[in-house]
Amino acid sequence: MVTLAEVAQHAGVSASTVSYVLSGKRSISATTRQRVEQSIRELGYHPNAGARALAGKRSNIIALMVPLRTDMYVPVLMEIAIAVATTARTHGYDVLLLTGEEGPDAVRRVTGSGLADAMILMDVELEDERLPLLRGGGAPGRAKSGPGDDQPSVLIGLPADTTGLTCVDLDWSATGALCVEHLAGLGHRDIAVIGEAPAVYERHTGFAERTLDGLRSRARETGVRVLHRPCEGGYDALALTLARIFDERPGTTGFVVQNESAVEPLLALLRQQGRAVPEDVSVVAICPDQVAVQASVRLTSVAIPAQEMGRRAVEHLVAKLDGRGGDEVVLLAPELTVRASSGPAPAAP
Amino acid sequence: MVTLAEVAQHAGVSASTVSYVLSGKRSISATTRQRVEQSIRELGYHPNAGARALAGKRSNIIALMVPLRTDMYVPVLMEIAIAVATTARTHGYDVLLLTGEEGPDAVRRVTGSGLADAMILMDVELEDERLPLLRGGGAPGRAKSGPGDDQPSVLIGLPADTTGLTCVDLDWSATGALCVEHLAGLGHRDIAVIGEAPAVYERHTGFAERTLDGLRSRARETGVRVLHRPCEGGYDALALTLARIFDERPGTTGFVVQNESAVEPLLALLRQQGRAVPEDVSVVAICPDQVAVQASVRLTSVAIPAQEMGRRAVEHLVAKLDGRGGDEVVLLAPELTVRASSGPAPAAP
DNA sequence: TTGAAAGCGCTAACAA
DNA sequence: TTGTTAGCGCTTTCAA
Repeated sequence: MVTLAEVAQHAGVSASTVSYVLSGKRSISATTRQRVEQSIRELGYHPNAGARALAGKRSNIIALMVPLRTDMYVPVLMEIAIAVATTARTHGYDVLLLTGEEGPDAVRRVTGSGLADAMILMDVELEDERLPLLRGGGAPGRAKSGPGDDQPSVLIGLPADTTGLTCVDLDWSATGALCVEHLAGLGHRDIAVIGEAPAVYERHTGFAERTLDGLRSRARETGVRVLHRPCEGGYDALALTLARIFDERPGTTGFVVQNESAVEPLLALLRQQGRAVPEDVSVVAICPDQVAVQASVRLTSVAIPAQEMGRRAVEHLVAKLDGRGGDEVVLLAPELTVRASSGPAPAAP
Repeated sequence: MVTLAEVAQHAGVSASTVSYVLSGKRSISATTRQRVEQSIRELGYHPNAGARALAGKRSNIIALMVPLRTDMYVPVLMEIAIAVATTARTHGYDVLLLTGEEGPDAVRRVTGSGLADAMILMDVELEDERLPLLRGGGAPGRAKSGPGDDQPSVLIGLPADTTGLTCVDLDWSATGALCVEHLAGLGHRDIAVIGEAPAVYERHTGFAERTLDGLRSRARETGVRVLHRPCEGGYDALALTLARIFDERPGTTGFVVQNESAVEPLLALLRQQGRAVPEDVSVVAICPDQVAVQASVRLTSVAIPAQEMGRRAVEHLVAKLDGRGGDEVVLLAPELTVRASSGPAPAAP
């Protein structure tokens, strides 16, 4: 293994000079810098991560906690994770992958050991046990144990109380509103919402409820009726749900789907029932663009900006670590893309 | 931050005693051990990762390289990654998430900096540029730079030349054979294989070709005809592929699908054409169980054992790090589960 | 613009 | 069974 001392000797300078060439924390004459860089290349030197962390008090590692079982669609999780990893690298950080399994202990372990300088949590629940450990000094009624004791962190998703936390998420409420707006604008008056599995709502995962809120309040404003039905994925579950919807509201002409595994079954069943999309019914999905594009009917959809979420999370975290920027809730504006699954409401019979 | 020295003082012992209590590398009297453990708990001590890595020459971190763009189905990747992370934790290791983006440089960086003790590579290509850096001493024509210089590693997937490498993978060839065997056993004589996108084959990613080999050789043995067609995912592409298949081999009664995004389109199109599954045609999929179960027809399938692959990879790596076990190719035996999509071939007209 | 030297917190000889 | 101590490789004062 090549050490800094060896590089220094090879270049005929002191160790500190090599260190400063690497960190850029003091000015170095062009000639020494070149000699040092030359030696680094020749010897194939890589600074030792442990020694760096020990002496520099920063590991240059960001911990990313991904949930084991989740309400999110797996490809979205993966895309976020990858965006986190690549963005982190552009800022000189590596990413440590933690699973939700360890729970709050993982937070303590990572914080206490200095393994990571900061952490990103995905799929936070409304009342998450890990949050007390992460809240900044702003939270009332909590004594800070000391400066530097709390781990800078960013959540992807919104808990119930965001005091003293930084969060990045899609603006789900605006997303819901946008879907209704689109359908209402096309003249639809009876809209059905096919949602996530009931368990998702019961667990009070924020995004599902927020979407619904947005959906309903815009529905009120536009004078549209909304019928919401949670739904497990798959054909059988959807067949039942769909039957109940048309039973209760035969005049339904618009669908909003927020459940990737219900998308294809919905299209298939509508087809089977002889309801043409978008002539008879319109469908708007809340899903990654890839799903919208690959469906049997190209779907009008609001995209889930996975990459953007990962990127923004890292950027906020890096800003915190650099002493810039503090707690903040970042809501990404939803964007609706019109494709082939939505059109004017059919004239009333 | 609590240090080992503080714990030692609090417990009234020396630093080394605390260290040995933690590592268990020498015998400690029950009473001192208890006092130390008590102090550790009271003070909330966590050993500093950097210092440990520096002094102990091991970071207790395993690097996991996941591909950016991949031929694998994303949920499978994710499942493997999570299995790697959880298994690693049970062995006292954390996982560093690297993306394929950096390529061989990431290997050098991690090796050189001592950031990780070992690495796991997913989705290796047949001729992968990272492999030369990972091959053990066994490879002829390559001088080892020195002992301990090569990173212990495990690949998930098989490259063309496995000399000096440890690999874990599903036995794709046996998987292909198993599919044919099942269909042949049911009396099918004309089988079509709907494969991955052409790009996958062109890139010579091992698994696709191996599956085909297994498929074909067993077909020869059982006197079955096999027609292979690569296929992009989605409805349009599949519609074309399917038309060409029935055009060329009107008597086709069995399908093997190795492409998650072709599964549902295939079922929909067959239905649309009035071909009943499994009465008129049988379908066997190579996909995760979840996909097989959630499809509109519960699919007879060979599972992709994602968790098992992740777990085994870590276990082999840990064995290597502990000086046990060397290079080895581990092929997991495929298992076929019969569900509702396969049945006896229809009597010839 | 550069060098010398004191740690960072831990592990592992070496001693007792 | 326990303590003492010399580093591990780097960062960062302090001095020149």
